Amino acid sequence: MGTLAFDVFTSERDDCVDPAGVTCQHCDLGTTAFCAGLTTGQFGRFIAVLEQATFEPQSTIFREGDPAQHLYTITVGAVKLYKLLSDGRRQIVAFLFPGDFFGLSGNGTYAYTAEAMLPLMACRFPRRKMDQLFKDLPMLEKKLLGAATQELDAAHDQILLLGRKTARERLASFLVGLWRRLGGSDDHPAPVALPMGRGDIADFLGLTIETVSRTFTGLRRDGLIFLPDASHLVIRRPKDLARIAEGL
Amino acid sequence: MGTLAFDVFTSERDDCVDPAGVTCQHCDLGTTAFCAGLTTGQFGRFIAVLEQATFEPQSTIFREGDPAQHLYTITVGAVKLYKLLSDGRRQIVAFLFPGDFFGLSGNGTYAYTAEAMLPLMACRFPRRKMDQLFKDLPMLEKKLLGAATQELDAAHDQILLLGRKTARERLASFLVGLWRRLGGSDDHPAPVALPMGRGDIADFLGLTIETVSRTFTGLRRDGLIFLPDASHLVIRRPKDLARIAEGL
DNA sequence: CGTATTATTGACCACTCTCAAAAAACGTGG
DNA sequence: CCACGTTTTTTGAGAGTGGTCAATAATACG
Repeated sequence: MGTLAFDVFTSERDDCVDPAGVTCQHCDLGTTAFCAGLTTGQFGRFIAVLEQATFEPQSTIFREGDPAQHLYTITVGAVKLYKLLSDGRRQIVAFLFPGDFFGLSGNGTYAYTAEAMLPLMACRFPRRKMDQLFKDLPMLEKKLLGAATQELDAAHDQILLLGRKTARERLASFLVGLWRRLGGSDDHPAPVALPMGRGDIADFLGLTIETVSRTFTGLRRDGLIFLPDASHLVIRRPKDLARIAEGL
Repeated sequence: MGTLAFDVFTSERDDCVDPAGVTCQHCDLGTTAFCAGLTTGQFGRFIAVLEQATFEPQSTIFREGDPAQHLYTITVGAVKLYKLLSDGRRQIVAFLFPGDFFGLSGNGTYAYTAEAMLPLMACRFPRRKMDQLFKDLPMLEKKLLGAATQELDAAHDQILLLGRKTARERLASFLVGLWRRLGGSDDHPAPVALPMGRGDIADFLGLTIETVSRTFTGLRRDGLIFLPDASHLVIRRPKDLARIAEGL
C-alpha cells in the first residue's frame, strides 16, 4: 500500500511537494483538514511522515485486536467501525466521513474493526513517528485532542440513543445526523445517497434489519421522508424529524 | 468553592507547596495522577492554575448546556455523567472514579450533567488557563489525549453493551468492570460497596429498575454473585461472570 | 420506632425480535 | 437488451425479552 498520486484532485496549494517529488495530493477539506494552517516548512515535516493509502469498498483496513500501528484520517470515501461478540452479534460504533479520524488506541491494539464502505482514500500516520511529529508541530496534537473530544461527544449521543430511544427515534436521529453530514439541504429536495445498507443501519442503531425497514416505511407513510429507492433519502420535514429524534 | 487543605491525606511529596503557602493536598493516585512525573519547578506552574473543589454527595457539579469553563480530575469520590431527553428519560453515560477526567467539551458547552455520588474532591483547571499550561508542560496534553482515548474506548464498549447485549449480559459486564475498578479481589471475598443505587444502574445499562433488580436476583440465585445487602457486592465466580458478560 | 425511600416481586402488556415468504433490486452472461 | 440467479429489502405472523403498573418487603433516617 504505497504512496499514490491522486492527480484527479485539483490542488489549492501547488507549492507543496512530497519527498518523492510528486505533487502533493490535497484533499478538498479546507480548514477542517488535519494539515490546515501549516506553513510550507511545517508542511514538509508533516508530509514526510504521512502515507497515502487507498482501499477497495468492503475491504478491511484493520481488525479489532491488531497492533495499532497507524492513525488514519479520511480524505475521500466512508468507513464503518465495528465490534463483534463471539457469537457473531455485531455493533457498528461509528460511520466516518472525510475529515474524520480513526485508529487511536489506548492499549496498543485497535479496539474495533475498520472497513471501507466506499472507494477510500486516507492519510495514514505511523504511530512510532507521531511523537516526533507532535514535538515539531504541537498544533497537531491539539487538533487530535479536539477530534477525540468530538468523537467522545458523538459516542455519548449514541449511548443515549441506544439506551433510551425507541426504534422510530433512533432512525430519526440517525437520518437527521447523516443528512447534515452528507450535505442535505433543508430547502432543496436533492436526494442524498446512503452509503450503507439496512444491515449496517440496524447494527448501528441496535435494531434488526426488519425493524429498520418497517421504521423506514413508517416515516415514509407519515410524509417525513421520501425514498426514491432504498439507498437514496430526502428529508421532507426536517424540523419534525428532528423533533422525533429528540423524543418530543 | 475555594481552595481547601485536605490534610487528612498523607503526602508523599511534602516539598510541594501551593502559592498560598498551604501544603499541597496530594491525591494518592501515584503514577496515574495527572501531575505524576512533573519536576518541582513544573509542579509549581501546574499548581498555579489548579483549583481544589469539593462537592457534597448528590450535588450537581455542572449541567448539560452550561458553558464549559473547567476541566476536572477526581482525587476522591465518584461522579456520574448523564444526559436527559425532554420527557425525563435519562441515560448515564459514565461512572467516574479517582484518576478519571471529565468536563472536556468540543463546542464550548458541557454535553452532559455531572453529579457527585459520594463526598467528592477534584482538581479543577480553568479552561482559559489550559492553553498556557499545555505550552509549558506538553506532557499534560499527551496525558489528556491518552485519557480521552481511554474514555472513547470505554464509550465504545458501552455502545456494544447497549446495542447488542441482553439484560443479564449487561449487568454481568457492569459488575465485572466495577469490581475491577473498585479493587475487588478474585480470591478474597471482601464485599465491595456500590456507590450507586438500582435506578442509576438501570439508567446506565439502558434498563428499568425492575429489570435490574430481577437480573441481580437471577445472578444471585445462580451463585455467580453474593449480595450481603443491596449495596454490597461479592463476585463468587468471576470467570463465569466474565464469560456471561462477553456473551459466551 | 414511625415514616420515607429504595428494592424486590408479581401479573400483564407491548415493542421489538424471530422466523418465513414475497417483492424488489442488482449483477452477470448469453 | 433480456433472462436468470443472487442479494437486498419489504411485509407478515407469531413469540419473547424487557417494560409497565401495582403491591409488598426491606432499608435508611429522623
